[in-house]
Amino acid sequence: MAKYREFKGLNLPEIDSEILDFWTKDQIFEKSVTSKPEDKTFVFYEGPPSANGLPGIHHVMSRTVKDLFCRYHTMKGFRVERKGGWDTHGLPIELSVEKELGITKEDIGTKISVDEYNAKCRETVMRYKDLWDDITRKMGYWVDLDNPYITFKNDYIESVWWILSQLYQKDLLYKGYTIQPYSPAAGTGLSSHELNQPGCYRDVTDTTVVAQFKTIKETLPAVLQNLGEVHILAWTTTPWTLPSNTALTVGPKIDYAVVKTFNQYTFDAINVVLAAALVEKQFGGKFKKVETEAELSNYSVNDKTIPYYIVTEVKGSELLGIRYEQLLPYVLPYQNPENAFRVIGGNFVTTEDGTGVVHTAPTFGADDARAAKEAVPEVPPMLVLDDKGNPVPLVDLQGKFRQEMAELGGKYVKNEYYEEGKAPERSVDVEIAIRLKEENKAFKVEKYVHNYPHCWRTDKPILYYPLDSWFIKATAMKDKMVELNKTINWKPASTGEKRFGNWLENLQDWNLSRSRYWGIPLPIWRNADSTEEICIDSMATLEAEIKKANTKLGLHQELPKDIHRPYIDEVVLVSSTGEAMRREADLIDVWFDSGSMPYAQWHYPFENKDKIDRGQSFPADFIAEGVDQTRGWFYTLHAIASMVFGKVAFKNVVSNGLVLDKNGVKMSKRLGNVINPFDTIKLHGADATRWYMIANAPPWDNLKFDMAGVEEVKRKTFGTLYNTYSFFALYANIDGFTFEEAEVPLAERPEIDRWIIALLNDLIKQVDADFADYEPTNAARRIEEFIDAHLSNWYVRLCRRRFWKGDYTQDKIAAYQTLYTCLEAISRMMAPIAPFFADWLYKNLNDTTGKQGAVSVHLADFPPVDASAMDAELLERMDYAQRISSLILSLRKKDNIRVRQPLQKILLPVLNAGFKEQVEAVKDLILAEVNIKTIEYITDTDGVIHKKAKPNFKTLGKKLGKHMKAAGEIIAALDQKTISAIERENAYTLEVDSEQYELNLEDFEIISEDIPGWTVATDRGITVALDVNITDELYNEGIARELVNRIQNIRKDSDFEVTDRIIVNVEDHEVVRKAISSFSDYIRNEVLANEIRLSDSFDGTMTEIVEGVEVGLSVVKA
RNA sequence: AGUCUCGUAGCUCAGUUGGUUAGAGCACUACACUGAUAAUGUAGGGGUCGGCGGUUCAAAUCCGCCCGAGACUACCA
Repeated sequence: MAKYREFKGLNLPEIDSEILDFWTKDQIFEKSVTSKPEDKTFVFYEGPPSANGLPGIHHVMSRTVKDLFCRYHTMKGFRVERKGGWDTHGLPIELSVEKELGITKEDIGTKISVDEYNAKCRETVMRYKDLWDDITRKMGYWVDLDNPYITFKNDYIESVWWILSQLYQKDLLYKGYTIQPYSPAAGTGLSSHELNQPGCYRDVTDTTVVAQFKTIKETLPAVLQNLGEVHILAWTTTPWTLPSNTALTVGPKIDYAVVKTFNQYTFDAINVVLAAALVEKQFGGKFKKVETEAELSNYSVNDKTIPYYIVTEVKGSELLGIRYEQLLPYVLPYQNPENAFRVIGGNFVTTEDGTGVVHTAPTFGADDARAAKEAVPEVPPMLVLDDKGNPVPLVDLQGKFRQEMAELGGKYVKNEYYEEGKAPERSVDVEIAIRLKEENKAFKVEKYVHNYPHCWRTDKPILYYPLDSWFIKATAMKDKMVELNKTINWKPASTGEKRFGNWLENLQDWNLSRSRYWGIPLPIWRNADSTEEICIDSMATLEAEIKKANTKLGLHQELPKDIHRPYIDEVVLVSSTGEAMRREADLIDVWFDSGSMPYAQWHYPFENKDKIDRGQSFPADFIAEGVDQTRGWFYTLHAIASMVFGKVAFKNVVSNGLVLDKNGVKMSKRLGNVINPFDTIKLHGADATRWYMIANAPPWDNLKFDMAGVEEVKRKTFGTLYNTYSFFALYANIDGFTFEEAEVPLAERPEIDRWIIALLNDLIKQVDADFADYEPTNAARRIEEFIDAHLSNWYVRLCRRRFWKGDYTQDKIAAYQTLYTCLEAISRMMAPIAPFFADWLYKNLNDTTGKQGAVSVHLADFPPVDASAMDAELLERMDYAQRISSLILSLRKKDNIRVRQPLQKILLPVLNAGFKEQVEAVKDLILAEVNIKTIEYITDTDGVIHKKAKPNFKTLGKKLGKHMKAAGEIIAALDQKTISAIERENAYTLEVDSEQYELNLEDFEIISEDIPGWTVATDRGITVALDVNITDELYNEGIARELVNRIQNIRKDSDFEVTDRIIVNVEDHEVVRKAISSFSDYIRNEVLANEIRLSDSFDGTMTEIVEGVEVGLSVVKA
């Protein structure tokens, strides 16, 4: 006969490896996909990790989230393909290669060739693939590791090119300037990643200037017309950018003051405009405020203080459109100079420091460039044409002023850029400051300490500099993206609505260019003067273009085998006029790689067209990654899908939080607080780790990872469930229960069976809804609660004797069936979160009974809800039973009466109709659980209940408003008669503060907290009183129970089989003699004794029965 | 600096559309229970619900400001 497996103890890691072998051998993962219908798919995208770094515990977190919803939907009958993937390009890989080889970017092309460098990157990028594959298997993450997409493969790149070409054709790709951090000393742009290296931001002392911009009178608003010359003040920490000034930006809502005073360098009378809030700050030191304009005329040049007078105030919005004379008129912008030198608005302007007016040089400031661009008409940046006719800023790539700058031409804009000892005494900042002072254009010149970024390689200050870049015109598609985002189900919702929504609202064009080596090359070729360009959309097109160029230019080029740099750079194409076209040297942003994965993973549109066009694999039903991907992968997926296909890329997205250490500190190697996922899983098992992560906090909250929590999960949830199974297996094996019998109809099973089955179905329904709603934490917590509080500590505890007592009757079969059903349903419900243990439990049950067709829980269906088994009243009365029992135990404790001592009765006040019937139905359970003989119900007609009325704040609050407080006191003081009357008539007239209110029963909560003369206990409307009188008979029965307990302990200690019959020898004693004579049958029955012998002679160990009574007791096998 | 998230017992977390005395588990103490138990029950200690102000009869809950932790974006005159 088939037996259930029995174990010595719970060993989760052992279960992991056993089940892992089973999955591999029987190809369970493959079957879980292929056994589902092809036309019912649940589409999942794997966000590709980089195998260049080691897997950490946070990867276990995000992958648990991914895995569990995929498993859940598999069990709901969907086909869930999970193609793995690897992110292989990008700066971190380049940096790690450079570190390893001990080189810098400057060495590329000299010490090492580009192809050697790229070969090294390609080699490095998969360095930890084996470790990743290992953790993937060990944590139970089901993903196809055999056919992953890899972003450096030609096929993948070809798809990316195709997507880019689609954007190109939609006119969403353009080349333009952007202001980027740039290191003139190193001759390279810097990424924000590089800028965030420690030590890059340093305090430096710079010469700062508050410059006076002279306005053109005709353009001033009326209030400023009759003052004479008016200057606007603007502050800068980089005076070298002043020649490039083309606008002044004010805050439209900011108040500006017009101040009459004298220039401290030229002593000229001036009118200046600055933010009202900053007047005192700017007019500190030698300035002194005066209250009348007349006082100004007293000023003479030799005075120690300079008077100033506030003439009036205007809003920033009134200043818009004012024109001013160019401050340092070396050159004019080559484009639309008539639109330069005017006041524009910007919401980034603050009154924290400076003058509340921002000197705007669009060529050297990102904010400046944006404000200038958004102004209508657009403010031109200060660009001039070089000798080739290309627009360039006034500072060249070495960081020197161009020759157009006359006396400043050829000088570095920062003294730090000169070679050691070559720097001039006066920096250009100082030279400019002096000139402005002389020309009545400087209001104030000061040294100022501020934080400024430095290049991490050259240690010199960086410039913000306009660099050529390719952009995707994402702003053109903003509305579409916003609209589509509203259809996406974000978990948590706030990430989608707020964080992602705000990001879309403030969308900038996507800067695609990266001046690097290891990445997807931009597939755009241009002729020398950029009048013609081509965007390649496939290998076939490239090959055709190569052939065309070969013919026209007489070359012998071939399609490169590897389309990375440097090979792709060597390809020369030909323009319509027969000119050579060369590739734009940039690579594309790696984020574009990963955002293209829905299509590129299938080599779309060159293969697998249906996957996208017919929606078999697009859009995704579900994706999940860390919340840090909001502006990363989530955005790039969304942007590309919106722009190229006009669709969302994903319908549901879970963004999980970070995994911190147990103190809430970010894990880092430096702090040594990193949790090693391999060690954790090896020690505690994958399931305990997964369960802990899911149950402890919702995935989107940060998780403070505490190993003690994993241990608790192991002990409490898995330990309890294991014990419940062990208990089942032990007795089912004895009785030979293999679920061969027909199911006992629910109606014929006892109350408690119907209860646990009703509760189980309730649980299934809720857990199913939780999973469907992407709320795994609720699901896990419900399952835990069921296993521990209900199944183990109520059902099994109360039913124990049904399993080991008596013959193999229908009641016993019902008990086995009920427990089996619960265990099996739990295994299926928990399978998404705890895939190993669930399968182990499922197989232990199903391999013996063969009830289910599926050999693995992961091939089985999620348990269906049996609506006919659900019963709200039943759940309510069992809740009563649990609470009443708990109250009785509490009363026993108060009087120090052991549970083994039977008591006669409890009193239970009946307050509402139906309560008595409900309790009657579970009466036997209560009485057995707390060892009481009877329940006596009392009603208020008995006159022993003391009722109390409490206000129902919810209903009364609305009616009474501010009289609530007074009413509460009145209601609490209502007497018995009045309360009875309210109950009888369902009406009461309350008079409070001389106002009358008609109330009904609903407005009160009537409870009975007291039964005069009895000790009572109360819990949420239920009150219990306990009769603590112990009669002789009750006493004897108590002794009998004590004897049973001692004998059972001896059996257990002697390692008797649970079925062994015994003979008991008890030393004679008055107390035990009485008990045995009255309860002999009971005792023998309980302990499986053929005989109980009382003898005067001492026999066996001395055993205390009750306090003060000690007798000799021995037990032998019959 | 901006945007967003979080802040409840020593620790991890619940806390419904605002409603009476803010809960659970872990840990600690005592007692009890156990023929499944690394389990469980009962009782106890432990809270200015981050702070201040506001709305309201009533605020952990709604609003404003501030403090702290974290993430992302940016780094600016």
